[in-house]
This record gives sequence, structure tokens and C-alpha cells, in this order.
Amino acid sequence: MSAPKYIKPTEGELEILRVIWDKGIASVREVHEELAKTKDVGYTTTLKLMQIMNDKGLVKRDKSTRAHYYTAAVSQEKTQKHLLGKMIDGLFGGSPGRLVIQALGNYNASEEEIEEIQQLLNNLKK
Amino acid sequence: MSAPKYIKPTEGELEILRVIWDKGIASVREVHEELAKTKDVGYTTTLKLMQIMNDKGLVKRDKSTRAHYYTAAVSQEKTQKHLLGKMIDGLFGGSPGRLVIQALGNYNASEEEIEEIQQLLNNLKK
DNA sequence: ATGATATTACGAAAATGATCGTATTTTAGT
DNA sequence: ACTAAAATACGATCATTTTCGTAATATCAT
Repeated sequence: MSAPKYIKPTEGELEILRVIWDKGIASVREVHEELAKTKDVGYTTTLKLMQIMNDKGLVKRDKSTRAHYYTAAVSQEKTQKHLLGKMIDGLFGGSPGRLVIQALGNYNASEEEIEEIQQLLNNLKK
Repeated sequence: MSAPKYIKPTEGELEILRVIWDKGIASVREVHEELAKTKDVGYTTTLKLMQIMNDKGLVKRDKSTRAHYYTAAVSQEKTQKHLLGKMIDGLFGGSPGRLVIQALGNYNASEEEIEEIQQLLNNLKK
């Protein structure tokens, strides 16, 4: 059996995935409107990118209506895990702890999340 | 005063920065030998990349000897912080806690690091 | 059915990054 | 001073990603 190899989304593809993860399902127009809020880009550019993502297997599309509807073919969690691992290896010398310390030191986690992390750590120690 | 704008290293540049951060100071040859351990790449490719990095301001070089010596012009910590921030915003909906939980859940931190993180969390709660 | 409008399809250009071959320069040893 | 060796400089090519113009297609309203 061949390993389902991981497809690394490009920067632009990640922006689109974010919108789709958030909405669950979205048309090109919907994604584009969302992107257009923060960056200056043409509609067909978004369209093309989403078509490429479909070819790559990053998203799936439903062509049954005039405006095609896209859903994510890769989960947000898997993607997070992959990119985190890459970052740990590439920037933090393979030490997840260093990354965590940097993150907590520089960015403010909420009270609830801190509690949750403490729970998690207690479990890990056992 | 103009903001000292952040220069995002490319993938290849980051590999080189890693070596320089580790060694503190290094010649092209030294960096290249290090890279060659894990990837197949020509000497002049490494050279060219380091020259570009110098133009961009990612590294500084001392040209006083035949073999130029390079040092990092950007700190590892600042770079870690920037890329972490980008990842938190881009992939974790702006929540550092979520990133931390993902990291700890998927990758094993050492006993010592876990202790350190617990300390840090206790301080943060106060 | 027809026209207006919105959408997708396609191809190609522009931008960026990585690669390396060759020329030039520098230096150490003789 | 000359030569060999090693380094830098430079330009060109290739690959990938992003961009968008134009053509083809589908749909809705009338």
C-alpha cells in the first residue's frame, strides 16, 4: 500500500484553506470576497488557485451547480500537525518544548487555555 | 524613524541561518559542508544564496579575508517569534493556546521541558 | 428562445526562488 | 613574480507560484 503522501499547501493555498475550514463549504465567490477583505487580488486568480488545489487534492468540489462548491480534502488538524512538526525541526532544533515556551512567552494564552495546557501536562507526566 | 521591516527568510535561507546561528560565524565553505550532509547541492548555490542573504540584510559578512565570514543579522529568537506569530494567526485562529496544545499533544517534550513549561504557566497565571 | 450576467476553463505572462556553470579575483607557497 | 588552488562574482536557466486576460459555458429572467 502506498503512503498517502502529504501535500504541502503553498502560502496562497493556505489562505484559501483557512476560509474553507472556517465556512465548511464555499463557492469561489465566497472565498474570493473573504480574501478581498485583506488583499488586493483578482477573482480569476482565486478561481485558478482553487482549481489547482482541486487538482492537487487539497480540496474537493461539487460541480453539480453553476457555481461550484468546494470543501477541504485535508483536515485543519493534520495540516497544523505537519507544519508544526516542520517548524519544530527547522527552527527549534527538534524540541517541541522550546517552541511551546517561545509561544507562551511571547503570546498571551487565555485563562481557560492555560488550565487546559496544565491538565495536559499533568497527564503527559504520568 | 522608519520601522525596521521584517525580512522573511525563504526555506533555503532558513537552512543557512540555522547553520550560522549554530556556529555563530561561518564561511561559505563551512555552511556548505554542513548543508551537504543532508542534501545534494552545489557549492556555488550555497554561495549565491548567502550573497543574496547579505543583500537582503539577513546576514552580515566580513570581507577582510579571502574567505568571507558570515554572521547572522537577524536573531534566532526574533525569527522564531515572527514565524510563530504568523503561524498562530494563520493556522490557529490567533490562539497561541491552541498551537501549544497541538504541539504538546503530537510531539514529545522532555521531562525537563515539561517542568519548565509548568513553571512558566504558574507565573503567567499570577 | 434570447440576451444579460455570472461562472468556469484555459493559457500565458510575471514574480520569486533555487540551481549551477564559467569567469574573475585573491592568496599562499615556491 | 608565477602558478596552483580556492574563493567570490555574475549571469543564465529552471522550477514553482501567483497573477490575470480572454474565451467558453451555464443560468436566470423575460
